[in-house]
Amino acid sequence: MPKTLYAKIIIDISHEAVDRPFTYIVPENLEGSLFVGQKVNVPFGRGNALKKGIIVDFSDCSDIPADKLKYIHSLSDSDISLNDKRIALAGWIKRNYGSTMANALKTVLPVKTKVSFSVKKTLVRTKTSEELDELIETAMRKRNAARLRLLFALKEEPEIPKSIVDNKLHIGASTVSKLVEDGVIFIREDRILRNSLSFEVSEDNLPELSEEQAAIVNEIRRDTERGDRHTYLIHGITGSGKTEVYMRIIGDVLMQGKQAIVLIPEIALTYQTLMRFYKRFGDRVCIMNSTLSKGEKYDLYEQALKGNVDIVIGPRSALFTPMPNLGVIIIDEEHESSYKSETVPKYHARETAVELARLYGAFVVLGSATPSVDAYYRAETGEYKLFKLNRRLTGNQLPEVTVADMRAELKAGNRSIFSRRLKMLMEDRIKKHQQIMLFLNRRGFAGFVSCRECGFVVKCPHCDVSLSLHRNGKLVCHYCGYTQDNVKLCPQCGSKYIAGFKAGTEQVEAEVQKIFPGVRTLRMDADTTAGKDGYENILTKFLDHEADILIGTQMIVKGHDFKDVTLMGVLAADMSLFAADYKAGEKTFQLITQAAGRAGRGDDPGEVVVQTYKPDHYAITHAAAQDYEGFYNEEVGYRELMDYPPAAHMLSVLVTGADENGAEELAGTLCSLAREINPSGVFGPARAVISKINDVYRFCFYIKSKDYDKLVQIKDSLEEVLSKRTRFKESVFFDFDPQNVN
DNA sequence: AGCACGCCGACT
DNA sequence: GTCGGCGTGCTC
Repeated sequence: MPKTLYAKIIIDISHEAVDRPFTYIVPENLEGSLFVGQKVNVPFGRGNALKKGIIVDFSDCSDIPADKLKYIHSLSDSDISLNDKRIALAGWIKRNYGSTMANALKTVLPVKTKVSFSVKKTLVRTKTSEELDELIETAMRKRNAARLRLLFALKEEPEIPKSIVDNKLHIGASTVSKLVEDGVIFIREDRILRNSLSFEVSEDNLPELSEEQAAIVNEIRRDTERGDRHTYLIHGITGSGKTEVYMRIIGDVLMQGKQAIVLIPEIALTYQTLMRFYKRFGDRVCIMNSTLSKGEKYDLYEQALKGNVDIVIGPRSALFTPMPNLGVIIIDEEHESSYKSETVPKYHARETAVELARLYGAFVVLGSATPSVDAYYRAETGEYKLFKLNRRLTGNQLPEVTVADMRAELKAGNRSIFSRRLKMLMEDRIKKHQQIMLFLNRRGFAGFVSCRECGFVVKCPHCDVSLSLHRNGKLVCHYCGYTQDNVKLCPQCGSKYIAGFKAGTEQVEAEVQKIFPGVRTLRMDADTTAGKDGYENILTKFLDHEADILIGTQMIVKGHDFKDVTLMGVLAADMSLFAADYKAGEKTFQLITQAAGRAGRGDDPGEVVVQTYKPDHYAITHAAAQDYEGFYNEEVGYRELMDYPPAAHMLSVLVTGADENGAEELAGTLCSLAREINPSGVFGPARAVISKINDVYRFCFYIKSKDYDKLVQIKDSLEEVLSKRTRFKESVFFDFDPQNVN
C-alpha cells in the first residue's frame, strides 16, 4: 500500500491571511510529474474555486485533519516554473524585506501567465447619465449605500479602475457583480499586446585591454579557476572602460557554458551601450526594457529556460530571468537608486544579486564611477573585492572644475542665475561653436504657486504637497492627479500678487535667451520628454548639433556621451542637499561628479562650473576636486556618528490610513512595541514628510540597529501584532535600509 | 483576496 | 413572512 504524498502549496492570493502553505494531497496520476516550484491548480475555499498555487515542499505526513484535505486538481497551464533555488530566493526576499510569500514568489517569477495574476480590470458603464439617475433614485429609496456610492461615481466617470472601486470606494464584490448582472456595467480586462524587435549583428575584433583592465579580468579569472567566489566592486571613472571589462568577464563565463545577467539603470539603457553588446555577442544577447510587455517577457523567460539566451541586459527585474546555469551578475552604475524596488517587496537588487549568486555558485561584479557609500563600505571591510580604473582610455584629461560661490556673486551685484565665470565661458563656447550643457540640480520640474504678500502656497486638498502650475494654466497635484484652475487672488489674504514660479528649466532657458539672443537651446524635462521617444529625440537632436545649449535636470547627466560638449554648468548644485534625507550628501556628490564627467569627452578638455550657495560643503568641495575617497571618508564618518547605513541598518515603518487618529494611534502602538524590543534605537513616531496623500494620512517611525536580523525580528513581531487585528483600516509598510526618508 | 453564511431592514 | 444587501469569518 503506497503512502499518501502531501504537497505544501502557496496560493496565488496576496493577502496576509492566506500567506502560508496549505497542504494538499497529491493524486496518484500526478505523482512523478510534480516538483518543488511547479505551478498547479487547486480547489480553494468554500466554493472550491480553482486557484493557482506554487508547490514549495513535499511531505508524507500531515497534521491537518483528514476531512479538510483536498486533492491537487491539475498542473497549471504555464510551463515556466521555479526551481528550489528560486523559491529559496523568494523566501530570502520575504524574510529580509518584508512581504507575503505569494508576493515574493511573484517577484522572483514576474511572468504573469496568460490569464492570471494582474490583468487590469476596469468597470465600464453601459448606461447614459440619465439612465443612471433612475437607478440612483431607486437605490436611494432602497437605501443601498454601497450601490449608491458606486452609481454616483459611475455618473461622474464612465470608466473606473477596479482597484479604485475596491480600495477607495470600499465596495464589495457582491455589489459589483450585481451591477454587472443588471447590465449597468461590464468589466473590461486589459492586456498589452506583444511586439518584437530585431537587430543586425556584426563581428568585431576584441580591443586590447589596458593594464588596469587586464589586471581585473585576470584576477577574476584566477578566482574562478580556483573556485573562489567573491563580489567585486569596480570603481572606474567615466571613460575608463568598465564596459569592456564586463564583456570580457561575460565572455569567460559563456565559455564555461554558463549565463550572465547584466543590470543597467533603465535610463542608461541606451542604444549605444546595447549595440556594443550586440556587436560582441550577437543574438545570444537579450534586452529587457520597460516597454517589453508581459507576454514578451514570458517569451524571453521561456527562451532563457530552454537555454537559448546567454546574456540578459535589463533593469532591476531582469535579475529574475530564469537562467539554468547562472555564472555572473553584473550591476552597472551600482549606485543608482533605481536598484531598490519602490513596491513591496522592497528589495535591493545589489543584495539580492549577491544572494542569488550564492545560491547558484555564481559571482557578482558591481561597477560605478561614484560607488554607493554602501558598496564602498563593504569593499573597505573586505566583504567585496575592490578594483580601480583610474585612467581614461582615450588619455583625455579630466575636465577642470571650478566652484562659483553664488553668495559672492550676489554681493558683487550679480543677480543673474549665472555666475560671471559661467557667463564668460558660455560666451566663449558660443563663439567657438562648441556645445554647452546646463544641468539644473532639481527634483521635479514645475513650480508651485505662492503669494508674495502672505507666503500662502496653494496646496492639494487631498495631499500634503503644493500644486504645480502646468503650461495649460491648470494647477495639478503630482501625487493624486487633482486638477484645478489657477488662482488669480490669494485665497488667504486676497492679494493679487500671487503667481507661480516658473518651471526651473524654462526659467533658465528664458534667461539664456535674454543674455544670448538667438542661441539655439533644447530643454529636457518631464514636459519635453513626455512623448514615446521624447527622450531619445532630444538627445539625437543635440548630438546632431541642432542646438548649442542643452538645459535639463537629472536626465542629462546619466549615460550619454556628447563629444562636442566642452562646458558644463551645474546650477543650484546644493539643491539636493536640502532634502531631509541622510543620503542627501551622497546624492549631491554623485550628481555633480556625473555632471562633470559629461564635459570634455572629445579632444578638447572640458570645463565645469559648479554654482552653489554652500561652496564649503564637503560633498561639493570633494566633487569639485573629483576626490571620491575624500568624500567617502567624510561621509562615512557622518554615517557612523549617526548610525545610518552602512554603519548600521535602518528599518522604516510607514503607517497609512484614511482616519488620521486611527493611523496615528496605530503608529504609536507599533512604535512603543518596537521600543520595548530595541530600547535605544527607535525614532518617532512622527508625521511623514508628506503627511497626506490622496486623503490618506501618513505616519512613520524608524528603527536603527547594527544587527540586521534584529530589525527582521522587530518586523516579524510587529507583523504578528498586526495579523491579530481583524479588519483594520490602516496599512503598514516596511522598508529596510530605505533609499529615501518618509 | 474571494466566497458563503447569516443578520437585519424593506416590501409583495 | 421572504428577499436581498452588507458585514463577518474562513480557507488545506
